[in-house]
Amino acid sequence: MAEHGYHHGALRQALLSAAADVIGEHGAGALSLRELARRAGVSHAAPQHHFGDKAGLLTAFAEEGFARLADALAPAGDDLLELGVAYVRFALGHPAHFQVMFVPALYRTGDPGVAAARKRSWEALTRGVERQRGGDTADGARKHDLEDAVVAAWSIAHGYASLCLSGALPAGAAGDVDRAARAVLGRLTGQPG
Amino acid sequence: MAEHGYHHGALRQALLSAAADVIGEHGAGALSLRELARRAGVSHAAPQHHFGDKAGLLTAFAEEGFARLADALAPAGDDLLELGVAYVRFALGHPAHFQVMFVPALYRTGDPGVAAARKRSWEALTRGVERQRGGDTADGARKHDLEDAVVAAWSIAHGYASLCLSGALPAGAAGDVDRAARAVLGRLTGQPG
DNA sequence: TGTACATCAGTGAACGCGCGTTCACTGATGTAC
DNA sequence: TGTACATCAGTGAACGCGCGTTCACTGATGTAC
Repeated sequence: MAEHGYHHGALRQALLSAAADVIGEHGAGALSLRELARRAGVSHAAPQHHFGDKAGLLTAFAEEGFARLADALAPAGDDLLELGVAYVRFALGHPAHFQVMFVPALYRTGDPGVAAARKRSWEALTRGVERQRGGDTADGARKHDLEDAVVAAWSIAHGYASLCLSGALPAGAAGDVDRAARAVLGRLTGQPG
Repeated sequence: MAEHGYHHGALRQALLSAAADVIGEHGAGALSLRELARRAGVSHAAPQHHFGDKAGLLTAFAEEGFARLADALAPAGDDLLELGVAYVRFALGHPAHFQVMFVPALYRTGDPGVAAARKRSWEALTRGVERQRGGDTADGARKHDLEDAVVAAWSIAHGYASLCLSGALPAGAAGDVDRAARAVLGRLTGQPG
């Protein structure tokens, strides 16, 4: 672990990490490649080498976000309430990623890596709803119904996370995130808060 | 209605309207006072006269958003499902406002006008939940419960709207917004989709 | 009806700044023989 | 073990640009008398 020779060694990851800091502090609009280079202690042209341009960096950042979200959802298995709680926990724990992931104007949403990671997340969510409803998806009408249920579950978790992050909620989830999230999400699944 | 003399006549409103266009097209990050001036056909220093600075403009923009949201919720009375549908309809109909309103970093959230308009919106939402639950708010535990219910309702409407706007949902609410919103929101209120 | 004056709304030139991007380059690393 | 060469990672100077903000200004409007 040489102390910063000519080669940084892990610049790509350092830049992504710096991006999380900057976006978390000042929002995605304030992000600049030069600032990231400064934080990584590297010349301002270095980021181009790894990401090509700004959109390239944010694309990699979004992909990282979706991948981490999928990882965060995995332990919840197919328990819908736990999936929701994990979703909220991810959003509050990775506000910068969460913020970028859902603003398509910021990055190349069609990027294969992004698409794959996003699909992984969606499938984790869907699995939970399917299990809760008995796994019956044969009938067309029920399938429609299933999709609505997935969207509803996703909506309430996504909305609660968004409102927390925007500071719109009076109390906020300052103290116990999991408990607060459970109380709200439980209204949808019918489980006790 | 003289055709643009030295005095524009309604520049303030024209700038806010241009802001809605720009933000809707390219996101809040792409907003610049100079671009707004250009669109309003006015010198680039003119916006300063009305808003002081960029944050001033966005503060006025957010206030306008909250005011319109409160207005949009009013006709729904205290029917929770209808409130949710109105909320979603507002978000999809005013994507730029909706986007700015919930990104505190963009404007002065403590501004009195903003605070008042935001309070009007919140109260409209709360009224619906109170009515649905019988208006009993005396008991402390129930009051807590009520707040959770308001947050849950707000979350699902907010989340569904956000996901629609971000293009994250497969089908999207392309066709019939109201019907799609009802199908999702109905899962929470227990009313038929 | 007319004149003087104050206020308001918008002008246009100028400033300094940080940005993204390009480019020829150089230091470091790895591989072939 | 040593040398030559290719590739990779980061440098630093330079470019042109759009931005926010300031400033003294001027045209238009309204009010007092």
